[in-house]
Amino acid sequence: MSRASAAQQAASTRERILDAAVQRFSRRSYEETGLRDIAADVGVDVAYVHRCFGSKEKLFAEAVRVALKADRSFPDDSRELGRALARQALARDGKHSHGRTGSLDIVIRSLSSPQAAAVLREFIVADFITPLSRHVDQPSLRRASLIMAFLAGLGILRNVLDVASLREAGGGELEAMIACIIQLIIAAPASGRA
Amino acid sequence: MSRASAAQQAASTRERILDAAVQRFSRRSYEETGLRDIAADVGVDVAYVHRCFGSKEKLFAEAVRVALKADRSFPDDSRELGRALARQALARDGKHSHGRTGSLDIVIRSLSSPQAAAVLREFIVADFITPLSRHVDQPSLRRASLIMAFLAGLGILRNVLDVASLREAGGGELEAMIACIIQLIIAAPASGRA
DNA sequence: TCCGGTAGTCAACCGCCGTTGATCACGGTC
DNA sequence: GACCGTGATCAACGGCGGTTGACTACCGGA
Repeated sequence: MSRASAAQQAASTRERILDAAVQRFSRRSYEETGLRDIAADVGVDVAYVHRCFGSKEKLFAEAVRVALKADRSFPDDSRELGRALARQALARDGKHSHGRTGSLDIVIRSLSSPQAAAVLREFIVADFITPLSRHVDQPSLRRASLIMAFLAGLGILRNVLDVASLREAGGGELEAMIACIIQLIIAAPASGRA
Repeated sequence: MSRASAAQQAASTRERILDAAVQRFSRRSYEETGLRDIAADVGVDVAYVHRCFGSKEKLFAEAVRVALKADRSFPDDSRELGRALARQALARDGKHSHGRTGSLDIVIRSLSSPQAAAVLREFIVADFITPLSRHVDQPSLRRASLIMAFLAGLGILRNVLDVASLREAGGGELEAMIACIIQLIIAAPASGRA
């Protein structure tokens, strides 16, 4: 194996491990997910997984980063923000059983672990709340955090608890309502006076 | 020890174990919480905890039931709903270190377990969303679910992820803002048009 | 043909945790 | 005082899971 192709091979395997990790961590909690499971998915020994990423925690951190890399573009016009975020939040229903999981699933599944929580906080604040805060009127971390809270709760009630009344019945009514609420949060008076 | 007082003693110990379990499960996930920890809190042997409740899983189930027993009352005037819910949502800061945890914490911590998720959905829908839906204008399960989603997400970002910008800085500004947003959700047009 | 480096494996370690069965301590009963 | 039911303990088992270090297989280069 040439030097180049060896490195290429290693990179490829590493990526496949990372993919498997994202899938696993998205469906089960941090503690429930074993390195042996991930290794088995790829057809590799456990030790190699560990060797590649240093520790389970580091693998998890990287998996979170990868999983959340996809969708994070906010429209320039803040009046469109609600609709864009609502669409992102609901965009995972069709292929729920056999396809990729939603990018927020991994966040939701791994809330339980304090180590995971720390990683998640850093990431959510740095890569979601902060950028988002620059797209709302009256730029405010708190306002962005409240929007994030709404989206996170939505994801949990829908994807984890599977609450019936939050299933989209078709016609986009739910999406429209969510979009509307986000716009309301964006515009809510900072003083709290309604 | 008389038969009666022996039984009384056993019941008391059992209750203390249950209390400790609620506290533990509220702060850490199901997997992270060890029977040994709970036993140590009460000053009892691990084996006795197991003996009392049959298994860790059964203890957890009972702990969830106990933790969620706290009765929830909503104000009659729907204009006060936002403020009341906001107060409940934030009402656990002062005694964060040594006091009781919020009743929803155990819900949040145990989201990862699929068995727990089913129990939780039943409870949340029956004991929170449905009653709440009767207190909003234009009674609607969906609207109540969206409020619940906001509160759940808020709990997670605050209590689990500990996002700084959602910490109350004093003066009740956060509470006021949350109350305001809930009122906005209550009044948000069903069509989604803003 | 031998060397060296690197992808990937193997086997074992170690600590944690739920679970189990034997056992103790003690107070009421006869 | 002997017996016994019961609250509570003790020590150990068995398995799981992350981690570790030695080892193999393979390939390009000298």
